[in-house]
Amino acid sequence: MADQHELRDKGLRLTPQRELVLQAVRELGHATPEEVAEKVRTTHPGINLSTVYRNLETLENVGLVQHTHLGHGGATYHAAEELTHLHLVCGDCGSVGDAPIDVAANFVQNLSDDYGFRTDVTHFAIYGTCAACVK
Amino acid sequence: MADQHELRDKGLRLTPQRELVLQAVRELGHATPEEVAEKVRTTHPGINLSTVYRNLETLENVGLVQHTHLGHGGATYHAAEELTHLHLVCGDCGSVGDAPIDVAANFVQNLSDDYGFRTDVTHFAIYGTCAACVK
DNA sequence: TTCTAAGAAGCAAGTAGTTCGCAAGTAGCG
DNA sequence: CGCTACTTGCGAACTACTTGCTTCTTAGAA
Repeated sequence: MADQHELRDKGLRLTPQRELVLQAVRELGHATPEEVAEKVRTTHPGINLSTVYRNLETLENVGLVQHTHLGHGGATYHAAEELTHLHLVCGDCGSVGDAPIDVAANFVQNLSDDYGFRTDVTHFAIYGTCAACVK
Repeated sequence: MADQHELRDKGLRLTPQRELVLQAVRELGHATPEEVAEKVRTTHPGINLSTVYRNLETLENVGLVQHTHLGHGGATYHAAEELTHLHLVCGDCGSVGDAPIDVAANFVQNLSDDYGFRTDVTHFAIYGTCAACVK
């Protein structure tokens, strides 16, 4: 796996913790820092929570992961390459659905045309009521 | 002012604190619980933070105020009657701009048509880069 | 007007999530 | 191999809320 190059190329040191954090984010799809820590502990029990936080921040700075706000307090992290969908959070049942970015394309365009605002639709969840709960 | 009726009509008791919290939210436009508390303290110094939180929650339950997530941790409260715009948060400069709900109309329609998802666009901020920072 | 029960306020302690400071450890360059 | 800067671990500090409990107040009834 090219993780070594990936991290080194970004000017980061290659530490087991850092590799494991990145790997955990990729395997989990989306996860809170604590979920990442838990995952990492399966292979590296001693890892500290603050190490996880610091690495998530570092990895975010170099663009390998990104975080999204799903509400309920905690941020959720994703591998950058998976950030091709937005999140539909249901206020009733709390489920998180996905939708391709395309559905927001003309919304983004509107904001750009009318306000010069360049939107990152994936950063915040879209809140509402899911199909199941609407019934 | 008809605050008395407003609150009583919803089945709520009319307490000075409650009135002041509602008034503060209205005057501030959008504000965090702490900003509300600060505002209320200008006329009612002894008010407790937990009272503010409980009242915001109560007022939200009866539909007089609503909260929005602008990121950075804290929720922001609005008077319900002002919730006709969405929030454009700039990740660079941190400014919060407004845009009428209309710009999201067809986005909301898309989600409804394709996913049966009923969207509340005002609940989460829209994240991106504002016109000034794009330059 | 006075009584009283449900509700609300105040206070203090508790919790979750995240950050910080510092000493010890280690990757990577020469 | 050895040095230096970057990292880690760990505990304490912080921020943003939440909860439990006691006291006080509102609003309807007597």
